[in-house]
Amino acid sequence: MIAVQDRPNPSTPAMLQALPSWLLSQANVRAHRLISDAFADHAATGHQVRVLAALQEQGPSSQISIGRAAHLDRSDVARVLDSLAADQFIRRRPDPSDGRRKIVSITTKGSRRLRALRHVLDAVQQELLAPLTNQERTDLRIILAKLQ
Amino acid sequence: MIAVQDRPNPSTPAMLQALPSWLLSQANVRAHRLISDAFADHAATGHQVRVLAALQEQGPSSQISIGRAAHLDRSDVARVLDSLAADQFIRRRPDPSDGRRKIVSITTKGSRRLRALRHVLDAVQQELLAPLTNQERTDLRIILAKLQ
DNA sequence: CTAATTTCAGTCAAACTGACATAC
DNA sequence: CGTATGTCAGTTCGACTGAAATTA
Repeated sequence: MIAVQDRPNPSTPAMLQALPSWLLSQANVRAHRLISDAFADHAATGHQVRVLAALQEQGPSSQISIGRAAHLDRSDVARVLDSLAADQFIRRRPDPSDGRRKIVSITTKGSRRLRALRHVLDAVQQELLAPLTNQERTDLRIILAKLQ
Repeated sequence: MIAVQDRPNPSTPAMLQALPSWLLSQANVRAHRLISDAFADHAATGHQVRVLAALQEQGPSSQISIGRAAHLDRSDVARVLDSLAADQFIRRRPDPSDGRRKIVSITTKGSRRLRALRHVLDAVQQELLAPLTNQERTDLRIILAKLQ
């Protein structure tokens, strides 16, 4: 005898399924799981990639500028740079023209690191988008870009 | 004189922009910001809504069943239920037919709470989707559903 | 015995806040 | 003076882990 609702497949509440924000968060959960599984082997985090990518593309930068590019708070930038510096992926030098700033550069080792992680990320994208047609992949890009 | 890359608009690295997972996470960041701003006035969290919605739709349930419906780990279910019980939004009773289980029910007060939070969420969806056409909103739903 | 359910005490990543020292 | 930068300590939310206690 079953007194309470506890039958086989309690499905996701319709109220949640109707919310775009819910669908977004659940798709993001899946993406995040794929990424952190893939990054586990490399002891990497999303923050690290974002900072390395910013440095690679815009060259030596102040921390505040890294934060703007990588969408990170400056306190998080400081923390991530500490971890990246410990592995010599980046270098911090005082800015001679502004005593408040530090000039952060990516090292050769850091560039190699970024390249490796980008390959990991590319593989994850394939897995993530597997259920979609090419048209849907294109649509998804366009729509998500509009939501930023 | 500007010695380092630190000009006006350090834009998001192209490498990140090319990653669907990045676009997904940033869109989700925006959605999450809108929601937590809106929920701040109500001292509510996403976990609470998810549990209340599951209880509302499937009726009295074991905690494990709530976890399946709300996509929550059972440890998180226990924690969220503690907070919901403190405000009498839910009630926990032992299951007479299975000593391991508790039967959780939503209270009248909890149903009112859920209704209020759903209105908040509906308003957030409008704000979130504002940049999209109707066709894009439809496409987004379909595509995100496929990514679950 | 094993398996299922709940609870507890954590970890971890990510986004964020407030305060401080320093330098512009 | 006020503002910008970097640093530090801490919070919050969300996803998750491991272990204990109880009971089926």
